[in-house]
Amino acid sequence: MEIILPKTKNAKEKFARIIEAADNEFYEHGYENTTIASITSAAGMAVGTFYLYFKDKLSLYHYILFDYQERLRRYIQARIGVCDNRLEKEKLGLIAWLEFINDNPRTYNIIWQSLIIDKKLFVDYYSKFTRSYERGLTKDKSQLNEIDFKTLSLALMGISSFLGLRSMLDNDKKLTPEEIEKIANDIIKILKEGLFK
Amino acid sequence: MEIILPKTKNAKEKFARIIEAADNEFYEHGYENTTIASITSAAGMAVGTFYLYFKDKLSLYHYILFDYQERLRRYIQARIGVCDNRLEKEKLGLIAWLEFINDNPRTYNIIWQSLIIDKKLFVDYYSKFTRSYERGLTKDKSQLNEIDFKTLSLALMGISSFLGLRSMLDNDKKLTPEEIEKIANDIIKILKEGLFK
DNA sequence: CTAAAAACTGAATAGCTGTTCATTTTTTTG
DNA sequence: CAAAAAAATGAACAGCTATTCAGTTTTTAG
Repeated sequence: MEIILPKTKNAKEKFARIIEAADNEFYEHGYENTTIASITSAAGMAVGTFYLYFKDKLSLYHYILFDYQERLRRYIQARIGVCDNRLEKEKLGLIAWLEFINDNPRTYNIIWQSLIIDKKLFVDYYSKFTRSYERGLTKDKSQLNEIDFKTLSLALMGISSFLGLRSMLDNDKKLTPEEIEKIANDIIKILKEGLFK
Repeated sequence: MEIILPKTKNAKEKFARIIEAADNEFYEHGYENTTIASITSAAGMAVGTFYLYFKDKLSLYHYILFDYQERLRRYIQARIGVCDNRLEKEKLGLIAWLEFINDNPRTYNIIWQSLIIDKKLFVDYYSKFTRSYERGLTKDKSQLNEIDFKTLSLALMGISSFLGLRSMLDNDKKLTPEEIEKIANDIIKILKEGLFK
């Protein structure tokens, strides 16, 4: 077991404070330059407290990474809701993703670090996502043109992922709801009619 | 000045050996876990030699990152060649990218580390790429549907980038030329006709 | 052949870090 | 309220690293 969950209310709060401080430190200085001392200091506790709940630094990162994945999955699922139309699903999914990135601009830093920290984590993370995407596409296959779903799921994830970078490439200026809508409409247009006149 | 280029033939070869060893170490252990000693040892020289040519570890990484970008740009440009048709350009560009990743599977590790090492490097890297992509799209705008080119360039880069991950997600099994052709055709189909029946 | 320039060396420096554990404090339970 | 369980502490340990620099070797140019 790599993580020991706290049992009392106070301890649960300290656990949460460790997560919060680590998320911040990992974003700000990167995994390797984040020390257990800097995390616990930012969280206002002694170094030893950390080891009550986490086996080591990697276990903490692992926990945070898959917590992001789970929160992201839930957020997007909730925004798509019940909807049969694949095109509409893609639009709502893309909007939800861009909103999530607006609210959690640290996401890229946290997730993409996994490639360096432990390639297996990165592969697990994206394998999980593509498999889930492929399953969703298969359900709607009657609406879709003949195309390999592994290719399609990666392509659609790529579109979302890189559009989410836009804010970062623009001095971290957040996208407005109108800009998000515009981006989603542009992408939907391509998925509907193609790119060319 | 961050880098001092060697003047003699022997020194040029040592310079190249440093780059080669560092590329390998950065991929294998990550930037932070790569020591100057491990680089110079792998390259078969003394620690001090490193500092003849590079101001510090960051300057070396910077050099390697933008060397990747330049080699990539040249490779893709050469494979597209002279070609007026935007659809054909996208197809050839995607094939070239997938070939480059096949030949340089370390690419993602090297490039995406920049986000953690120094966010400015990451932003520079992708800003340069999108600007160049946007310029290219603008030249062919008569062939394209009405759509924001910043959105489009990011989307197309996202598609390529994530399709290039396929090999990594599949135990680093290289794509065959036939698989590459199939992937490119699937994407071209979407760009031509859209995704839906 | 001989300065001068370029290339090369590696020990020394000064500082930092993940994890442990003996001890103390707080909370729970009956 | 007392004893047991849970939570919290932080000094100590053992090991690692980027960069410098004084001195040596090799190459170049006239």
